[in-house]
Amino acid sequence: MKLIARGLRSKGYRITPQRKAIINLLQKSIEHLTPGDIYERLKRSYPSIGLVTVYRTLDLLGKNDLLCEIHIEQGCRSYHNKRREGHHHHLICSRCGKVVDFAACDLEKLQDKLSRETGFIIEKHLLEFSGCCQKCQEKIEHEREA
Amino acid sequence: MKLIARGLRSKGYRITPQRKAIINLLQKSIEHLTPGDIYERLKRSYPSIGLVTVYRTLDLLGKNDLLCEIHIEQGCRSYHNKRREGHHHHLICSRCGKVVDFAACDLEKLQDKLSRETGFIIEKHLLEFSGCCQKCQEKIEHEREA
DNA sequence: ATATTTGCAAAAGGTTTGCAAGACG
DNA sequence: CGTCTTGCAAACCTTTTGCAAATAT
Repeated sequence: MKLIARGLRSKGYRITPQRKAIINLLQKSIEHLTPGDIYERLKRSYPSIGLVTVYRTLDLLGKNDLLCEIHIEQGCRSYHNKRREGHHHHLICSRCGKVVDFAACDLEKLQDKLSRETGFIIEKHLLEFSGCCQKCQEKIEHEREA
Repeated sequence: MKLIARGLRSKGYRITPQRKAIINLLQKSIEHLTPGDIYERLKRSYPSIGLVTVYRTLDLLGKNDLLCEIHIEQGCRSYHNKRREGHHHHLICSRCGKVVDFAACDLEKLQDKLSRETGFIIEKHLLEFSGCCQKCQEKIEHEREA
């Protein structure tokens, strides 16, 4: 709390009761929370808080690297042709959206270690690389020259 | 195309021009496409197609493991308190949402290999494990006994 | 004192559902 | 033919925006 508040203040943002409440809730939550979750929970003890404030606070904290974003399945809908059977992952160009498949991921050791240390039964993993593909690199180069 | 159509037919689903068009578009696309993208592109050559059909077809293909889902940043909003500075990842319980941080990811070798083979400049990666945490395993055990 | 922040209302997106008409097999 | 599938319209849910009032510093 102190740390995050300091982080905000140092960048000229104000510490409001709403922001404190949101930060406190995130601090004490074991689970990840959507904006709607946060709003619902805070309303119990803070009925006047607005959902819009929750959205704006999360954006602010996120942009200032003061919280973690979790990728949940719902809501991330983009699709690609399946070109390969079995286990594989994707490398995606963040500029043009090009998708390259790759199979090797070799996360078994890490997965076993995590499972042992946490007691989780691990069912799946999400692994994606993103960056800039060769064509887009060339385009950027040409744009710079022009 | 043939393969996917066969996959659908074998499960008793019908091959319609709309489904063909969606599958064809995905087949020839290098980039990943959202439902909206697909709708926009198909409308040019197939003005009567409906966005609802696109959604339903993608659901159908997805449930039958006939395409790949790509995780994009927008739309996956769930948040968690930042408990650790620097590079780390998350292990998430798909039942209760509990989040555990871990630091080791050791993907540099894989990343270098991919970069070399594809010409991509890789800027970041997304790695998440999910499964069932210890408490939820116990709950499931108790539910079974009851 | 004043620039930031809040909450409301409304707009804007994206996704889902009910239903009658149409089409695949 | 019968059943599955489509497209429309409307409902739904989530997220964003404009603006006046409230508030942190």
